[in-house]
Amino acid sequence: MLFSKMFIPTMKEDPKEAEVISHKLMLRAGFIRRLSSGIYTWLPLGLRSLRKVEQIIREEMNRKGAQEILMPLVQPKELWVESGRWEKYGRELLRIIDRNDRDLCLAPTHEEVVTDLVRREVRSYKELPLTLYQIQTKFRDEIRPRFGIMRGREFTMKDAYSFDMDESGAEHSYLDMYDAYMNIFARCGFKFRAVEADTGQIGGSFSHEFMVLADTGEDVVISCSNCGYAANLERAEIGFIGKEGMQKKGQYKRVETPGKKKVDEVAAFLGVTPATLVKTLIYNTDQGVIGVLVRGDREANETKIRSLIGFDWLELSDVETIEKATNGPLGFSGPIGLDIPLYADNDVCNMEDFVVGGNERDIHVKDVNVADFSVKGFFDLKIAEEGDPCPRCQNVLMAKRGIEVGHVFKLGLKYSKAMNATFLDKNGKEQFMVMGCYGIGVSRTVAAAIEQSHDENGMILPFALVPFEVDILPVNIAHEESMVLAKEIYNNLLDKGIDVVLDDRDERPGVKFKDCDLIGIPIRITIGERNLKDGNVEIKIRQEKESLKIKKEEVIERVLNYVEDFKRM
RNA sequence: CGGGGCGUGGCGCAGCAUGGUAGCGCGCUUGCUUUGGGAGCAAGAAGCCGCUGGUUCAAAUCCAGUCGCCCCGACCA
Repeated sequence: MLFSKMFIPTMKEDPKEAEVISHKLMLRAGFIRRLSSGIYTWLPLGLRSLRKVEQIIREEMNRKGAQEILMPLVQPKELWVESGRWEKYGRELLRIIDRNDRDLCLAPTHEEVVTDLVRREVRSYKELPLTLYQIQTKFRDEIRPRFGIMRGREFTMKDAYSFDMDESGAEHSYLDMYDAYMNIFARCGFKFRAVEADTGQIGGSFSHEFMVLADTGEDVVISCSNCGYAANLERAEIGFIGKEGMQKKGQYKRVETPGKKKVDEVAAFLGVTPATLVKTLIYNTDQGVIGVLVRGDREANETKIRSLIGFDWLELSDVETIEKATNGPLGFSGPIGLDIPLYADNDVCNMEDFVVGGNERDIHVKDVNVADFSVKGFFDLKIAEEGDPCPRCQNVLMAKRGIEVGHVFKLGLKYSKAMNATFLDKNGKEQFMVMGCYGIGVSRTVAAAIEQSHDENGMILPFALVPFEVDILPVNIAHEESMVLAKEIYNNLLDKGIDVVLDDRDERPGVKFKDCDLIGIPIRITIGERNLKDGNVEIKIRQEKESLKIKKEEVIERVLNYVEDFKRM
């Protein structure tokens, strides 16, 4: 391509609308333009990157035997009523009405349509397993679109759905997709982790999120450097070694703590550290009011409480409930003498002579020990932090920020039951299909790549995703010899199948250098009058500081070598 | 939806407390000079000051409403 003929509107200054780096750079480098909140047009450069991601995905999905289809964006209400999601999905589902007053919606996902398709067409176990996928536009009327492409309302997603005749088949399909995802993100050149994710109501261990590691990520990934354990923060377990028999009892003393409610206030007032306190959190749950005990310097993890103890829902209690349950005001709750079920975090089991609330205004109790009250048991109930022990190997856990670009999930019978997707097994017996769904945020993947890799001059996209691999930059297009050579190299590289752009614009060299860096073209060939006198051109790699002067005859070979190196990384 | 902020040539902003001529930088057009890291000189084009209503002799500026966008929280690829 000739740069002068391409639509690449770059910007020197940061646009006001952008906050995060990927958003700024995508606007500045001419990858995207905003049409409306959370809705973007992809310009030629951005689209080239997007297509590269799509292509990698297609290849890896096809390799696993998944088959590409394309389902409608506009869908009838009836299917969504059938799955129960017309009601449940909430405002995020954009509903529209056609000229005949029929209710429709813009698809945020395609479980309904794909399940409907398969239940109509697949009757026999002989046609299973089946995995279908598509790369398509989704619309989710997000509460708050932000960060440009990262959380748009309209976005490109690859979604795949597997249908199996039984659990073990479904697990096999799941592992295939997991494997495909590992390949896809590795090929994209990411530093990433597959982490165990919360499975919500469905339960089980069959949900993984694929997180691109980046300091600006919205999610936190907890991982072990030793054994490979990795989990989303909301699910991350913590290793624990309990001490033996703490038998102290009855030595506690009530102390006045006037007006001190918060852990820090109480600790400071009593001259101890927050870690010597145990806080008592009162929750409303579907099984009544409960108390959760957590060491003063740590936070309770509601997701873990929910799943470990088996509540359908829980939320922190309001003031009235606390007063009724503890006979004391907010801020002074404690386990001693409470007759609601108490669940303690593991930490508490190892603590000695700690401080708790007195269930009475301005009173706390110190020198308390575990034997002074009774709990349902000790569990892993707190939010993991860097430095905590790994649940698998007791090594130290690390916390990193990540961007979720993919999610694999075993659905089980959820949709096949709701929508009656059945087949006849070998014995002629009707069975529900066992399903799985697997998503990749394709457009987000491009943004994540930039977020993970950039510098003060612009993008440094992974080689597999770059819009162009080589930029040929003649310093002065009026210099005939430069241009002749530039075109020769250009045509030569094109013939070799390299994505090459020739910056033939009549601009000052500085402008062309800056644009090349901003877009992050990995290999730059600079052709200048001075070097050319000695038969030399210059070659520079985007992420390296120094450039290399080489004989013009060697350019093609050098470029091809670099490309090979990049592809191997 | 709750909280905060912003709408002025294509982009980034000033002007607004105290109403009266719409301004700066970048970009754009033309010419000349320049040609290794966002050039210099000269001449130009381009704005319904988000929109609607009000106050006033007079509104970018004051008042009311409205629309849009961005940021912080609850949701998610």
